[in-house]
Amino acid sequence: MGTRERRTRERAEREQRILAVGRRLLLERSFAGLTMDRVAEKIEYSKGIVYKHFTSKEDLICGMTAEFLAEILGFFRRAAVFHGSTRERLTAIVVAAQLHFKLAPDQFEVQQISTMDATTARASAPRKAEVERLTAQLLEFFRALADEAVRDGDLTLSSATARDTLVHGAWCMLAGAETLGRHERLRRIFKHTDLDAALRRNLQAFLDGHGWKPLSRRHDYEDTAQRVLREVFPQESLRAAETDPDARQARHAP
Amino acid sequence: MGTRERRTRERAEREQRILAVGRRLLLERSFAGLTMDRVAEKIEYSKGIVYKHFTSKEDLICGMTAEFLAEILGFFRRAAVFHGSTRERLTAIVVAAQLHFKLAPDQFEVQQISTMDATTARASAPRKAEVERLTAQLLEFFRALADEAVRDGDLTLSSATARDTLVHGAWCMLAGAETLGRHERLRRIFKHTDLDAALRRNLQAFLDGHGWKPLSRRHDYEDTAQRVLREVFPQESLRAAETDPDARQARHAP
DNA sequence: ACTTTTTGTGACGCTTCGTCATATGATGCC
DNA sequence: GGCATCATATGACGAAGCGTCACAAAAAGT
Repeated sequence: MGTRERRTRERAEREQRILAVGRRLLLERSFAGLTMDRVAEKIEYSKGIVYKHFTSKEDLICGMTAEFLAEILGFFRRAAVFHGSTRERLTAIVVAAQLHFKLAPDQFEVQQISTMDATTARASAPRKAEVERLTAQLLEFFRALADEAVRDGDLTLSSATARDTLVHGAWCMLAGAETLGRHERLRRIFKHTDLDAALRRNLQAFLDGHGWKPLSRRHDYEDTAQRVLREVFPQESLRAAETDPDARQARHAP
Repeated sequence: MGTRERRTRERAEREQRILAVGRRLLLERSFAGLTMDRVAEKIEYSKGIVYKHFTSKEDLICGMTAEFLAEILGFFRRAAVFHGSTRERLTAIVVAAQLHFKLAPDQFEVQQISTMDATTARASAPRKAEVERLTAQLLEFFRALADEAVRDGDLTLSSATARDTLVHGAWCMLAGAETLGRHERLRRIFKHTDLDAALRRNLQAFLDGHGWKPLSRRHDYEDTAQRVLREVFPQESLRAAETDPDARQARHAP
């Protein structure tokens, strides 16, 4: 009989609910407000059950991170089918990441917390492995595109490790801008700058510097970015625009 | 009589000791091991006194952040007197930041924690203001160099905001690489890459992309970086090399 | 109907934060 | 010196969260 399957399915569903509740708590009441007791209360089970799923609070955070990464991976997959040069497709991926960050504002804090060594240290091994696997998969998109660009002759690298140098740079810039660069303090200092547009512009400059063709003087990648939003993520980009009203504000001097 | 002055001086000294103890605890026992009771014990005062200096644990973290930023600022000031083009001086500043990160491994975690909104929210207003002031001062170095480059004709910007776009990009890349990019997980994924050299290389590519002259094809900025280490930070770079032995390992395939 | 296994509970011990009533000592005034 | 006043310092205490575990309830098996 299918009892066994039903059991595991119910278990998986409960795990999803825990993650969802955790996410909501984090968004509404911030890190300090996310407590295991509260999670237990919201899912209408006792605390012991929560601990059956996640061995510690850090493990839960880790689980939330994995969920986010999986979502981003989904966005990447959709962005990857965009037609165009390797560099256009790289742009599409970056736009996808940006979009996901905007749609999931809670991700900001989760990412922040989960990159702390102290957090990672207390998470369970399998969960940590999953996060690492997903991260590697995300980076694989960058690597594959770079390799393809080299094959096409659009990119020339000085040695085998230079590909990872490039990938690392792109990742740092993207992740750095979305986490550190989004912090309230920094935002105040850069209050006259549209940080989303800045990131895209800077990444293009970075790619130009590495000589990834066609260079941005030959192609309007901001146009590509807008096309990706319209063609690949029509609903999502609408939703993002609604959520974040000041993204609509023109930033020109009055 | 100088009683009053002695008092304030002793108070300031004690605050320094609290910060130093906090730093040591964080390094040795990581974030969870940093408790206010432990700090009190180590400075040989009661907990109430610690709370007279720092209104909360987060406030202490914030204070430690300010201390780090002040140190980096000192490094920047020293690096800024390096003779050369604006781009060489920018390189010098980046090298200074890299060096400081290497010399103060505890900074990694502090930075990480203090960029969380939850942390900032619980810190005292004056301390937060100081951190923001110092951050702005650090960024001012970048802005000033960019402005000077524009005046010299070494850099051409499309509009007034583009300068801050560039500065933001450089900052994200630097800070992103030193915090996110240093995480154990990422390091494993990029295990064959020298991340320090990668950051320097990527930043130069970024500057090339923005057309900051002289371009890296015209000048060996890795050489500039090494010169800065030798000429401006001779002792510090030696100390960094000792502390971090695997920085010496050549990363070429065997 | 009775045993075994799985699933679920929440009181409990422990740790930490941050406070506050109280103690201790310094300073000023007569 | 004796007394009042203020600053400085203490650590016991309440509150809150984490994670555990002995026990309870329910389900599966026989």
